[in-house]
Amino acid sequence: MTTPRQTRADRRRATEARILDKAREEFAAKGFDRTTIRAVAGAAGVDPALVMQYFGSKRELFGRAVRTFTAPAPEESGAEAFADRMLATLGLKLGGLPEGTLAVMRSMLTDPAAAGHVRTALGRQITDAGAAVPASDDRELRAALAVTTLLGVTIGHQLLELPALRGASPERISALLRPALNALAEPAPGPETA
Amino acid sequence: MTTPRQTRADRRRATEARILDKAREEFAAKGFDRTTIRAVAGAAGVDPALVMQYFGSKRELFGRAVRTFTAPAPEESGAEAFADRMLATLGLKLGGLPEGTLAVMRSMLTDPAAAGHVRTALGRQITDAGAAVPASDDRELRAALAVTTLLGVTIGHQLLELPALRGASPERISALLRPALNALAEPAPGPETA
DNA sequence: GTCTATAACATGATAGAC
DNA sequence: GTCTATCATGTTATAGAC
Repeated sequence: MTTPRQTRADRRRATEARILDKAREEFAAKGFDRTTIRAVAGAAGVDPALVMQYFGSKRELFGRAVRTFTAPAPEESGAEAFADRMLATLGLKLGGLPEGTLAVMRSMLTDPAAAGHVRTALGRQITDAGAAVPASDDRELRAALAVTTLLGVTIGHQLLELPALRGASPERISALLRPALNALAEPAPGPETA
Repeated sequence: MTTPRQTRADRRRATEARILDKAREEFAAKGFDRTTIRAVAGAAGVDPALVMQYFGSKRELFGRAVRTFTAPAPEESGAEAFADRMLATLGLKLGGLPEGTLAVMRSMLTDPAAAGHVRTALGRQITDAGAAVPASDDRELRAALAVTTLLGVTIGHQLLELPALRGASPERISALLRPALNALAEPAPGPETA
């Protein structure tokens, strides 16, 4: 009675996790504005007031729900080629993109907070990618173009669902993109410098 | 008295144009959801009810406001190189993008109607670009990747305002992007086929 | 601790006075 | 023709019953 099995604040964490899960889905599908606390609560099978009780505000819920937005690239091999490094992340981008990432991406054009998240996340990706660009003083710009290229393809595929992209396998897309990314990374079109 | 100078239904068209102009700005800046009839009316200096009187609904206003969304590429020269063709449109994309286009782009991830507009517009761009890709059976896919590449760069520059891109001139961006687009267009990496 | 009821507010849209 | 006043709805957030 003083210390029951596991049903003290442990069950709370279970429902909290369920709410966060459904919120992530909803935010990913409809964006921040069109997602309602009511809908999230309904999907999670709880009362709307409970969601507020747990998270305080809709924005806080959003922030908590998209904190899957971390550590997508724990790469160690710094000697890898630039394009491979980029395309390694694209593979999982075209397949199962984390729902938290989807949620932030869908809201990034209309919600300033989401835009900020994406801006810093892409900034980090750009500096990481820039480290793999050979030399030159515009390595950051090259990296930024490579990252935004992948961003555009991901948006077209995942959010816009362009038929021309949906019909292609990730492998083919990667294969076609590799030379383009290499062209972005190579300052001089030397014939053989590998 | 029966036929005054020009102030019959001609002044109406003037205010209507002013409303459309302010609506376009507002939609471009905040997207469909966060744009209110009241704000548009306030910016145009008219009563909110008048906006409804003229356009019937918010969505109708949106549709009318973004009908600048036409004919961006009246190119005749079909013999032009693929990359040049693409980059010609990028020049004005990075500089002054039409506000109607901005409005649709900003809403495309959260508003299904806007997404539909963009999907068809990009589809048209893809088929147009595909006609300039040399041969191969995956020309449409290549064209789609080129178009989404430019889409990503445009989003990163114009909507997300990534520092790494804002600091670069359109000319440098174009120069760096050209080899990448060429790599997308060329099925075989032949040394000299021009 | 959980939920019912409701407050407080903003929105798109409508009806009717001027 | 133009605008004031209002409706109906949907939202986040709060207070209080169980």
